Amino acid sequence: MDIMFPLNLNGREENTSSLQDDEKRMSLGEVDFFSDKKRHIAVVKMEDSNGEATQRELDLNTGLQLVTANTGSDQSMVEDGISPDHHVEDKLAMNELAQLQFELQRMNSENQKIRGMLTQVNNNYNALQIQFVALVQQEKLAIAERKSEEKKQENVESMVPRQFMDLGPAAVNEMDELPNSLSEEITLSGSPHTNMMELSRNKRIGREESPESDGLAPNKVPKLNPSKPLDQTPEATMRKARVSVRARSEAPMISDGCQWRKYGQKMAKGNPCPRAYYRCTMAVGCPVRKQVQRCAEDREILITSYEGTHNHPLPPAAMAMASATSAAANTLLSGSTTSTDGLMNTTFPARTILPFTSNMATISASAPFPTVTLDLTQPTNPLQFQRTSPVQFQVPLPVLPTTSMPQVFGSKFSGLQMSQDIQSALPSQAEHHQSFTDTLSAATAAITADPNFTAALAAAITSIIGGSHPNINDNTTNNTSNVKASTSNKTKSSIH
DNA sequence: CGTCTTTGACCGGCGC
DNA sequence: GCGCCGGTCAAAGACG
Repeated sequence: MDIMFPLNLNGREENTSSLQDDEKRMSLGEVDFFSDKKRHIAVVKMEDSNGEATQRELDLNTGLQLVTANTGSDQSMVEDGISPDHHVEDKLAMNELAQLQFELQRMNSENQKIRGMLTQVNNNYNALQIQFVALVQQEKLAIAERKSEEKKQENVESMVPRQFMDLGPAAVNEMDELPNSLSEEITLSGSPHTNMMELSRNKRIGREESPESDGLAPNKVPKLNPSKPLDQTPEATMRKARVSVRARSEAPMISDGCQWRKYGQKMAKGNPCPRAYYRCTMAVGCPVRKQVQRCAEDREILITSYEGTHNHPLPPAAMAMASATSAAANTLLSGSTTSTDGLMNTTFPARTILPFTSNMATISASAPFPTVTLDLTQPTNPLQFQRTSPVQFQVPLPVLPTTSMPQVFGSKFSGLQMSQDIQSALPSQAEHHQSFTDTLSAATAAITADPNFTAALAAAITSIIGGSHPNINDNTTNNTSNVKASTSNKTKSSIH
């Protein structure tokens, strides 16, 4: 997949200035240690999404003339110690030395700048790839939706709307009230890599819930109350949906626009790389957590999992990241509407209808809660299919029209605490085609704003059918100031 | 001095 | 009941 991304490495500018410097030095009769113009061409080794290393020659001045061994110029400085005019020579040498040191410093700083730029470019690339995947899939979904509609009409007699996994009648009934009653992993990936969530058989309950976040994150999983009747499917209600992003990154963490504070690190079983735990510190009591871990099989792959609901507006960068789940949302949404045979089926007819999405979506029976994984390390090749793991199954992927998305995120997501950014980005039914990208971002941001979107989407189906209009709540809890996370920590109730 | 990271302790669920 | 494991807490240290 070739994605043109706005690389702004300022390479040309740097190169130009460097050339000018070279000319200056030449005119001053200085020893030119950096005259080799060829070295201004940096060979940037990049790995594309399918893991193949490609080398691209970028005509940019990295300033990384790393050959520090004695060059001819160096020798000229060192070896001509015997000179009739020692003072002049010494002076020249000192000047050159100072010049060298200056150059060295300049290059060091440039080096760091370039590194930062590369990291940023990498992140931008990832974000764009996310959006691209989302856009492409949206189109595919729109096309396939008609076919699935036809199919639905054919089977309408025998179809009984069910949720993603057959949790029993009680669980199905709970879907309206308990949006966490799902227990599978949806993987938007053809990657064979092991998902981080599969490594972490998460059995936690929401004991970290802070008092102020209780009201802000109604989607948070309720704590397991011992007195709670068993017929409320405790294991299902304990589960949280997550959004997981796999991306190749040298950086220890993908910059997603939010501010995070590390609060823990653990060695996870089956992975030599530690798993880091972060919480969002963009607003007081923001319950959103994320886990960052490198893939055990490919350490260049960074797996970032998000969990929880932001109680503050998302910055643009975070919106881009939020787009990661739009495709998954569609997948889940559609799966909830037409899946009739239960998700444990290994194959579904819809897959033949929608090969693209099918290739990207899998269900893991091993995951204790729904996890949407966007794999940016694999090509989004519709013809390529890989199973993610032996325990994962294909998902049916009938779809809803993309036009339904704005409604989806406005009608039944009262608990989403949608930010004003999102709200403003949500178009009306009449103008939702105006800015498809904005809509998509907003919609997906809403999804990631509520990782329990699986059920929320399921609930949204009802609203779509009912044709209700978005009811967007104003977010009065916005607080984008940097807050001390420990404050929110202290407010956490120590519920046991 | 305030903020953030590190890291061992602790908690709770689950499997045996 | 016990041990394992994932996740979180919180004290101590690092850092600017």
